[in-house]
Amino acid sequence: MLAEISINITAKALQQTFSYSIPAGMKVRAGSRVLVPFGSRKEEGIVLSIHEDTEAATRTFTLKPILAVLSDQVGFREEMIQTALWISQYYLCSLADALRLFMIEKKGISQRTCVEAVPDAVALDGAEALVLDYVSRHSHVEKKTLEKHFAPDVLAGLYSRQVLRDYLYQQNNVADKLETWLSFDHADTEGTLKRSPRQAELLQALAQSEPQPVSTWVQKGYSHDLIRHLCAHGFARLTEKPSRTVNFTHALAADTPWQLTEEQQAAVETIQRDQGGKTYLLHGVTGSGKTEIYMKLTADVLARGGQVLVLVPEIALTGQIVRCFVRRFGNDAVVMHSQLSKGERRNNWLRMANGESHICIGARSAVFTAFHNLGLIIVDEEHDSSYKQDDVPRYHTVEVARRRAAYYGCPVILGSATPSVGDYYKALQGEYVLITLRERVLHRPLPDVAVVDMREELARGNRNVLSDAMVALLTETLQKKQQAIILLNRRGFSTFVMCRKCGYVVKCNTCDVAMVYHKNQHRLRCHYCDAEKDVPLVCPSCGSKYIKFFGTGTEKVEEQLQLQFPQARIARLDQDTKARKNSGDRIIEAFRREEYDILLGTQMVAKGHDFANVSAVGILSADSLLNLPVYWAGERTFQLLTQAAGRAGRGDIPGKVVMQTYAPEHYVIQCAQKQDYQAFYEQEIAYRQELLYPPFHQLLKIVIVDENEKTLWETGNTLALLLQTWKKESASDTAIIGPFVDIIKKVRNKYRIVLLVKGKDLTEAKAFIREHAEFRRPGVLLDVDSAG
DNA sequence: AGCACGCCGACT
DNA sequence: GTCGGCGTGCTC
Repeated sequence: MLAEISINITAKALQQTFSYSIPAGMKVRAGSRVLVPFGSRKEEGIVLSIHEDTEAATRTFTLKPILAVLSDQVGFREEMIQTALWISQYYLCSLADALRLFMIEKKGISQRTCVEAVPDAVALDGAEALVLDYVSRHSHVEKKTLEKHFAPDVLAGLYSRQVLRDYLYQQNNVADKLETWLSFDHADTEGTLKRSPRQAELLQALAQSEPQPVSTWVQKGYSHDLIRHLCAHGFARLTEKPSRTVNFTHALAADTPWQLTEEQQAAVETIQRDQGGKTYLLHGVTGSGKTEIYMKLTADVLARGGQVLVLVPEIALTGQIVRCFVRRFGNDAVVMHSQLSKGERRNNWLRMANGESHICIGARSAVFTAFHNLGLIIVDEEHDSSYKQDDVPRYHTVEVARRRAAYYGCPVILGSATPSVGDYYKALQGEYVLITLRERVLHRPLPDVAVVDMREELARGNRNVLSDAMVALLTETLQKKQQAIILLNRRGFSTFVMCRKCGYVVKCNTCDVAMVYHKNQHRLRCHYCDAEKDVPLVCPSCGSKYIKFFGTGTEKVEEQLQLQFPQARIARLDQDTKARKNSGDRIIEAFRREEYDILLGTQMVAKGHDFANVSAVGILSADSLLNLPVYWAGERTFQLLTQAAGRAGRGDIPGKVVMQTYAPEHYVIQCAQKQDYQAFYEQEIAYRQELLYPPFHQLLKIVIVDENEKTLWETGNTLALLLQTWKKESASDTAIIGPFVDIIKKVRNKYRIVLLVKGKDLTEAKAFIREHAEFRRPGVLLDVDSAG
């Protein structure tokens, strides 16, 4: 039998699988992670399938055997291999890249240069003897560690006399963790242990209990030596077993399920009747109780012994939904978050793979967990942009989830107050089942949203970032001892530095973007490559001293607020404070405990959190995203505004929102003001249809990056020509647009151009791209279903 | 991706 | 002579 193997190396050029023979007696199955000889080296391979050798007669190469199986516990199920194959086809990435998504370690082996002593090595002096002693007492001594411990001249002497030599060691990163168990064999009928009372006592205890790991007996005070003696007599036996996993998640104080409303009950029943695994789009305004529906259905699946995957946006991992699930199902759930160590992640992965835990909660990457018996996938806030991975492979979590659910025949629930336009369209077309929740729990009213036209504000002479209405709302909120959230989509203090005399704008040295002034460190920073610069005192271009700060970021607003409301306690949450204070959780939690009055920040303040005492939300620049030259600008803005407004009035107090904008007549702003998804959707879908944007046409974005502007355009034109020729020959109605300069011309010293492929069905275009090596050149990035 | 192989220029 | 620059092509 032969094994068809994908080599786990991230080479774009290597789009091929390899056959290996399976040595007799080696336990290899489809999905195994194995060590194979590959050219002159050894690499990790993933067994895709096992098949008869039918081509022995015509083979032009000699088969090599698999060297070893790296792990019995960690590997791939058939379903995972099929999903990885689909990902590599659909998203135009290498199979190895797709397979790696399912791995916690990414590489099953790491190569390291180690040192060994030749047999019968002789040391010339004491220093050499120390080295040889060290090498003989440790296994696989790395060359680097040896160089750290010993003098270079001593080592050089040993090398030159060929007493020490290098070898390449493949360290197994996925080796099965084993544990030694102690079990009873037979009783001491002849009184051998008369003079060993402790051994007799242990044997007695063993006879009366189920087998247990040695470690538990050691904890009870029996030494390793004692246990070894008992086994030496043959009364007990030691056996190696795979290590047990532990559950890190513990249920908090139990809570009782809510009584479902009629509407919620109907939604639950619709999904309970699912046959064959459909996708359900659960559209419910904020506060309509989607979480209760998730939990009811989860409880159903658990009762049947199935598993549930709950996906939440990155930012919401410490949020309300996760807390609700842990409170109700804690000891049966694992939470996959970014703070976990590799070991904890592996532990949780194994618990799901073996069916020891039944709920997995996590962000985007949790969609690649192994399952035992998957019964339901829930994707909360399904519209969230963090579900689309923005580096290779650029998969979309919802698509992967649907793919995996299809193998298990289980339903997928996509929940959102502001569904993505594409998904809502699919629901209306009947591809998904649409379930709408119209009521808010306890009939809490939607917040009252006021739109402020900043042009009028300016005409009245208010040049402040905060409109009069915003100041009034904040004053009122602070007076009532309630809390406010303020959203501004720009961090830093000023967004650019410009010379008033000649118009020169300070740009990053390696990127084509204006640098942002950060007042805290009094430095200019590039938000694309994090480069820093001093603030120039005079204009670097014309020497004038009229070089000033323009634009407003969160830092400046923080300062303004503090000036205007000196008594208010203000917290700022953006990427800068998030990194500095060891993740934003602490800020969020402090705000929840009402240690702050105002929470000011970028879009991360708008998502997922539920604060009972927040009655006011201020949106400082509602149209900042709207002007981006991308088809989804309107959708993203509507979602952000609606989500932000939804933060107001979650408790018993009614919410008030002030939205500042320069485009109050824009349909996105108007619909967001009325919290009217339906009206927004109708306008947005009409616009998409007219301009043939998704979901009517698919979009494939090819980004080309190169340090050299000339070769960059050469590559771009070559690829465009290839596609144009293909289009002509295949008579496809696919549009090839570009190449044109990217929104940002240069990032980290690399110029960027874009080539767009747009068409009703890109299956054939993608097949063409897959077959041509030109599209696999370094610097060519393929983004399928691009969100940019 | 790595690594061997190979074909040219510089130099103990 | 031969050491080493990196272009090319192969890996079951």
